[in-house]
Amino acid sequence: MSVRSRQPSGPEIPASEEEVLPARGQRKQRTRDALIDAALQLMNEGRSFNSLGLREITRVAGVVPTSFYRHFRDTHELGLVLVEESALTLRRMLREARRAGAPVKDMIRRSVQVYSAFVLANRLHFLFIAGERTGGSPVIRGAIRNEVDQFTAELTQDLRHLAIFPQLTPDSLQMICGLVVSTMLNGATDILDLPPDDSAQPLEDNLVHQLRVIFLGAQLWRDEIS
Amino acid sequence: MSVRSRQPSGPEIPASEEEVLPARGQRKQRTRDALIDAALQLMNEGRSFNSLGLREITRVAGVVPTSFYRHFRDTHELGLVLVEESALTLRRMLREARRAGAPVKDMIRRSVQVYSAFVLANRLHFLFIAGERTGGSPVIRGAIRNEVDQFTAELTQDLRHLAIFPQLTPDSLQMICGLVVSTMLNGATDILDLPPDDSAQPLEDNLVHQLRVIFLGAQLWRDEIS
DNA sequence: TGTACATCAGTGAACGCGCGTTCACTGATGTAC
DNA sequence: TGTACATCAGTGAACGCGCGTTCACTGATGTAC
Repeated sequence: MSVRSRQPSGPEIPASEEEVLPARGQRKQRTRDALIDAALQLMNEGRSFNSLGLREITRVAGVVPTSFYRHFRDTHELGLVLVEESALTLRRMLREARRAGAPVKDMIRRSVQVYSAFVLANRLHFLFIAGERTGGSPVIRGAIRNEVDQFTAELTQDLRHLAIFPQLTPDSLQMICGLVVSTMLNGATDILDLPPDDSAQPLEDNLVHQLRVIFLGAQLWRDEIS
Repeated sequence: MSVRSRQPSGPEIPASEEEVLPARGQRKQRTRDALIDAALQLMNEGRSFNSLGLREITRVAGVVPTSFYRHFRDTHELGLVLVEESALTLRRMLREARRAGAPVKDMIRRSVQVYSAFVLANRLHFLFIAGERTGGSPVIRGAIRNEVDQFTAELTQDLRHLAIFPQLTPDSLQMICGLVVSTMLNGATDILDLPPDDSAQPLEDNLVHQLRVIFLGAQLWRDEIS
């Protein structure tokens, strides 16, 4: 379930994915995961990453404060790891969407449904990205921006290969994908802010409509009018 | 220059706007302003509001920590005042845009230019809104969301009266205005993140293009396809 | 107008607390022979 | 296989520090008479 069950590159023949690390390494990894999860957990309670304390994180993780330093130089470094990890989730989403293929008919609605489910299933990572994308410390914000830009570039490539907007120049397609991505991230924020028992349906509908407007506009776009 | 030079409602005949308050009230107001400015100033250095300390704010404001309590119950309350104040700036922008009239030709480009200048001239308020809109504490985030929703509703009214999209239902127009507003707030974040000497021109161009795509799509939008 | 009193914005000392970080340690796990 | 040593994740005490908040105060400003 966690992206963190992956093993570091090494010369061993990977066995059951739990046996790959020596016992000590395994337990270290588990503590490290506990620290990362503790930070995400605290953010899930409405806190911003910036405001988390080292002692607070270790307390939730169930280890002694000094133990933190065996894994990260400081909380800032943990933040950058969270960026990487969340970016992996983004890329995973794109990969799955790619695998699902492109039934052009009703593509937007299907994509939004998949997206909404993905956001909810990976709540903590999206909470982190959506929350720190604008509010976090400059360095973390910059790191997130890089990842989102990369994500946008990948989406642009995908859309180019699908040839849905054959008349668009690469630059225009990129501009439009930027609009799509920021609209979807905005939608993620809204979905995550929902009270637990509310249906996401109205928000999904709204997101579908907004994306349809964008795609309608993109079909009409001609670069000479820019 | 500051929105805070306004006076409280009272029975007095307003004089030069500085004479309205008795001397003591004037000085209290000035300290209050200094506290608010100190918080904004600290955020301008890359901090998120959440992470600001009471003592830190009073230090920058040049008063003793305990003085803070003469003006706000806690930093949280100051945050809500900042929301109000920033919302006033948003409304002021809309009012000025309205006053400037609507030369339909090249309306988007002109609006973006005005907007960009407004963002830079009110850097601190936009920094606050853009940064805390997603990253802040739940209460402040909710307050900002309310103000932005209200702003969107006003923009919707304006666009309805301009009758640019006569075929759109009120709901559809609102949906599109939501898209426009979130795109513009995203643009504000980008503009504010620019290194001091960079030109905002490329970002303005990008924003113009994105809004054109949206408006193109809005012109094609028919509600039966929703 | 002058005087005596009330108001209250800002002061400064003091408090208890949790913070991040250091350090020497322990003891289970890993390695060499 | 067995033994002796090395590694190192996690521990626990200790530190100095800045935090938010309380309290009694001061002295300029405002008000009543």
